[in-house]
Amino acid sequence: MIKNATELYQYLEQHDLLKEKLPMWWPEYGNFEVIVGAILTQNSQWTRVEVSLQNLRTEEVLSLEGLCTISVEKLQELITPSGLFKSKADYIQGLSLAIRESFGSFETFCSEVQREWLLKQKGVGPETADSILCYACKREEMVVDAYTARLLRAFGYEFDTYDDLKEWCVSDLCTHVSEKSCAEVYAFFHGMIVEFVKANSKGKKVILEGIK
DNA sequence: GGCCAGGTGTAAA
DNA sequence: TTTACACATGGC
Repeated sequence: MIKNATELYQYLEQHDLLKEKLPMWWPEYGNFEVIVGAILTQNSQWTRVEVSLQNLRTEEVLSLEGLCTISVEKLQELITPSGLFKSKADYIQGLSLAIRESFGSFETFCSEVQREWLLKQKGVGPETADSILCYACKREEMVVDAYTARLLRAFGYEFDTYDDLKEWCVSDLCTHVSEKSCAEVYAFFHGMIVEFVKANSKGKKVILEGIK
């Protein structure tokens, strides 16, 4: 039985889930592109997000300045493959403009932004905010999601809110896993959870072997 | 053909 | 304060 986040981390670590995805699970770790990907992936599959990101790259607008100045109609067209494109186009451009307005550059944004600021931006909820902080800004911020909830449900845990789930995942982890920085531990942990659940699911059920 | 995907905003009860 | 629904595409 898994008693805490450290045990879950160590259990997942045995599976070498991310060895094909180093140095870090999220593509373009530490890059501005992560912000765009974090919004595009909302209720969408990552393979679809990659198509949209490639469209943006081809048009040379996958940058803070590019996304501030592109027409919203053109932006919608380029991100159509990821679904929910009207909302997401507004979110992406709105957030880009807000970053430019409040911080001036992606680098300043990364070093100064607070979670509360992100949560005030339209289209940025707790998961998107944490994804940006963790994978774009390399902060010590754990991301939890539907996969995390499903995995822990398979181990018998239920949580009412995003923050409750996150608190369980964070509580004891950083002090017990020391070969990486805390920021990397959180980033790695979330990545392992997603890859494990993807690889061990039948429908919405997570299949556990050798442990329960 | 229906369900689902690395959620969030909005409007009713 | 909680619940229900819309947003939209493509894979399975």
